[in-house]
Amino acid sequence: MQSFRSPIGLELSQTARVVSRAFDDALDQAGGSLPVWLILLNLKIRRPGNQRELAEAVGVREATLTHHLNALDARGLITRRRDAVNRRIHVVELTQAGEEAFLRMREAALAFDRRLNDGLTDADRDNLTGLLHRLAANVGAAENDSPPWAGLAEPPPKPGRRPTAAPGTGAAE
Amino acid sequence: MQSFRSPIGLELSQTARVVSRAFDDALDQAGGSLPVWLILLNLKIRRPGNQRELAEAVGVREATLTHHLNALDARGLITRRRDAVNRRIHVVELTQAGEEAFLRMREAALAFDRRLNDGLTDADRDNLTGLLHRLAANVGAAENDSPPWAGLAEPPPKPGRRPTAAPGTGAAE
DNA sequence: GTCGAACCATTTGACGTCTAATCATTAGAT
DNA sequence: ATCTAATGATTAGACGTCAAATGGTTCGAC
Repeated sequence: MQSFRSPIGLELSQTARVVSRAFDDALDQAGGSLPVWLILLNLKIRRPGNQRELAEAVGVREATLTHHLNALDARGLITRRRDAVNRRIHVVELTQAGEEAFLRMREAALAFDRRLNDGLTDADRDNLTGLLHRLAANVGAAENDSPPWAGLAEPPPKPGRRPTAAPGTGAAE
Repeated sequence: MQSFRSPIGLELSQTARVVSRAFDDALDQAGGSLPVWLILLNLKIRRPGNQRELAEAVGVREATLTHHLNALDARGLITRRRDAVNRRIHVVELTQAGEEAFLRMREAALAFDRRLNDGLTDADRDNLTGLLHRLAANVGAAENDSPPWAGLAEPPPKPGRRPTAAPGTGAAE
């Protein structure tokens, strides 16, 4: 029962910026950032058929994705080659260095997610998610129906993947 | 009770982006954007002593504020002049055109806030605000203690201000 | 076969944001 | 008085993002 409320959109914006900046700081130690982490993650767990799918999964436009892929290519973390059967498609793949960078970033992302969730119950999370979805729906957003956040967990050294965990940790922009 | 949860930081980020874009679209019709609206709003209701205060209230750095002030100056919505007693300070003031732009943007912002809050109770809003603050606290954010969102309401033609309402409508970045 | 439409990716040009460096002014110390 | 430090604002350079235009490639109709 607070008499004066800040506009909820502003609260959302400010919180998202603060959390996003903290996430970028955390990933910076591992040589990454939010979009870079999401690119590597999506290359690893799903197998995007083309860059359009990858861009959508990451949440950026194709032009922006190309930008990041150029940088990742220059750093030697990915390779791009034309698909033999459909030469319009650029097949993006992680290099060995890319795999290693992915593992480092996963550590940082998981640690951040634990920190962010400190003191929150499952009910709190469901509650928050529900409210956020209602806001998105109120401004006419199409629900992103693809939740590929499964099948990836802690084991960094061996690629033995266990079924359940919370891997893709993200932050706001 | 959903078995697979997207990381809460990612949910926050995506919702904030969607809502923010919708807000910018809404304000674009009135010739504005989120930072421009916040600048005019803060010039109108508080009386920032210097640009540092104004930048902090808007949520951008001083350099970014200068950027926007240049644009607003070029559009004839504000004026800047040196304070006579402390010539380091640029006194920023709304022109007549600036006042009119402020009123147009306020209409758009209030309409957006109504749309965003559709179907939400006061309890929902308090609930959401509380959860957002907990997330911000978990990543070590300093609570922004200045809530100047009061004393500004619907009456666009006459400056007779009523005590209670929700004026400053914001969105995410 | 050829040609137009659709598709995939990149390039171009713009904007908003940030950090770091710079310029001007004021305050404080001596 | 002068000098140094602090303060207020701007500029310079960089990055991430987007929309629109461009270059190749494939598909389908004819």
